[in-house]
Amino acid sequence: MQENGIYPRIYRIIRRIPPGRVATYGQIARLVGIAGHARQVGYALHSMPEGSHLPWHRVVNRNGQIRIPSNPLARSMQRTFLEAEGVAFGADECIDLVKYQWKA
DNA sequence: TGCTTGACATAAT
DNA sequence: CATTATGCCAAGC
Repeated sequence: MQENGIYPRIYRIIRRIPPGRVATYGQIARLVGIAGHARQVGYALHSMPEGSHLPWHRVVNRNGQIRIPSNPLARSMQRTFLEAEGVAFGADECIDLVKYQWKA
């Protein structure tokens, strides 16, 4: 079932992310089959449908940091969700990818 | 229809 | 080790 749109594909991969684990945009892009389009992954979440139960809060940048320029509210929410799942944050709000990065 | 921007990544300095 | 510069592709205007 190959969706012509890339967004649905990205959403599907993000749904595969287990709780208590985080994935980087680049990693997701690679799993989707669009290695190098890490930006589109973030773009997809920017255009994310509100009715979707998408664990977008498990998606962080390569630095294990939250990056949301247009949604400061979601930024706080993401940290809350991850902490609720057992993910520890550093002083700079950076997650220990060595321990929490999702391994497909 | 074409240019600009963008929830990133990687290499170079 | 931190910051800067460039590359990638799709969506928005």
